Amino acid sequence: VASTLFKEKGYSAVTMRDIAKVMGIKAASLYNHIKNKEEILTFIIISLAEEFIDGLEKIKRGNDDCIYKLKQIIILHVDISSRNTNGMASLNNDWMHLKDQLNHYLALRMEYENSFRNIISEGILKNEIKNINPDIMVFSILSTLRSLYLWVPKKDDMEPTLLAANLSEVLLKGINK
Amino acid sequence: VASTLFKEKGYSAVTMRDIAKVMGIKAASLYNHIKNKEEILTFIIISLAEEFIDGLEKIKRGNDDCIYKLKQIIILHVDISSRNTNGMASLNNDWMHLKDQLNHYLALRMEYENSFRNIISEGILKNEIKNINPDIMVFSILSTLRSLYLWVPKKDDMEPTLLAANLSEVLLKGINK
DNA sequence: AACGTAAACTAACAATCGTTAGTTAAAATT
DNA sequence: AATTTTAACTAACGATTGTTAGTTTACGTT
Repeated sequence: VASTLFKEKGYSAVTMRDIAKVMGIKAASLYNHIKNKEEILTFIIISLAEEFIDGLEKIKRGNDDCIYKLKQIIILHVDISSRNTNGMASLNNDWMHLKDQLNHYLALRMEYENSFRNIISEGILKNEIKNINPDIMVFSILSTLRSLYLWVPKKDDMEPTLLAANLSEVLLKGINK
Repeated sequence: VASTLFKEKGYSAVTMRDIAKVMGIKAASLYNHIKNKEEILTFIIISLAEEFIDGLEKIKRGNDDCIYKLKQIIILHVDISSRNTNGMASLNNDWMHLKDQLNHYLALRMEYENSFRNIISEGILKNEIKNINPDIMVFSILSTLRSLYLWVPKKDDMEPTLLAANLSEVLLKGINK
């Protein structure tokens, strides 16, 4: 319930009373289950961040070429985003309201982006990928993948497998005929 | 000042006292200049949204091929985002907190996305663009362009012209060699 | 020099915020 | 059947929220 409301209005605009009302209980009752509001946000964000880290770790270990690794990353994002459209909103937009775990989150994010960039850079060295500033390619692809949570719910008739395939085509080979 | 803080913490988490403190005045003094908090957000968002609409309108009127129009759209986003990195955060993340002008904003956004999709669809018909679901291409490109506000400040040494050129290459022709 | 206005100030308001304390009813365990 | 635990409740707290009222200060215009 919390992640649904966080997606609609953002963490700061959602009150404990809002969450409780949707659940059909009083706000005070929430504290039988959680320590405080921040704990809800922390759980949503950190568990998703770790899911991404774990997924990327497996992809890195594989002995595949870089283009194939990127395709697997795209599948990873489509998969996690499809199963967590609400939580992904907090991961993208509300991480700055973390307190205890803010540094942990920032470390995970930096680790993820560095691994992503390394795959691109390796692809350039191996002549699989164009020799353009890797930061631009990381930014471009990751921006699209990070926005999936907004888009997947509007296309829930589209199979995740097909979406990932189409996205791979567009992101890796472009739209120009 | 407001848009800077809105970018850092989001509209809801920024108080009138926060804004006033950075300005070196008291919160009550703000009301000599503005009607209320919402008016600040409305101004930031609507003026930016209209700048995008106007820019796209000019591009549509041109008698160019679709690929060239898309390149102009990329330049438009790089330009506006570079000059308004703070305001773009509100446009992307805080529009749901509009009240009076919420419907106006939603209408502008739908108009923009429809025009964007029409350019893509026309490109498919003219055989300039691959025959893939246009929604996916619109989503993919627009997601990257909408995230520029996060990325441009980190690369303020990079010239907007060069950034737009590199982005065009990546978004239109892909990264695969 | 007198006046009018723009823009700051202090003080306070009603509403709402996250959260705690203490209590009660139901459910699970002994 | 007795007891412990889980999870709801009411009531309230201190802090903070956006905003208003009334006042003071500085400055440009007459």
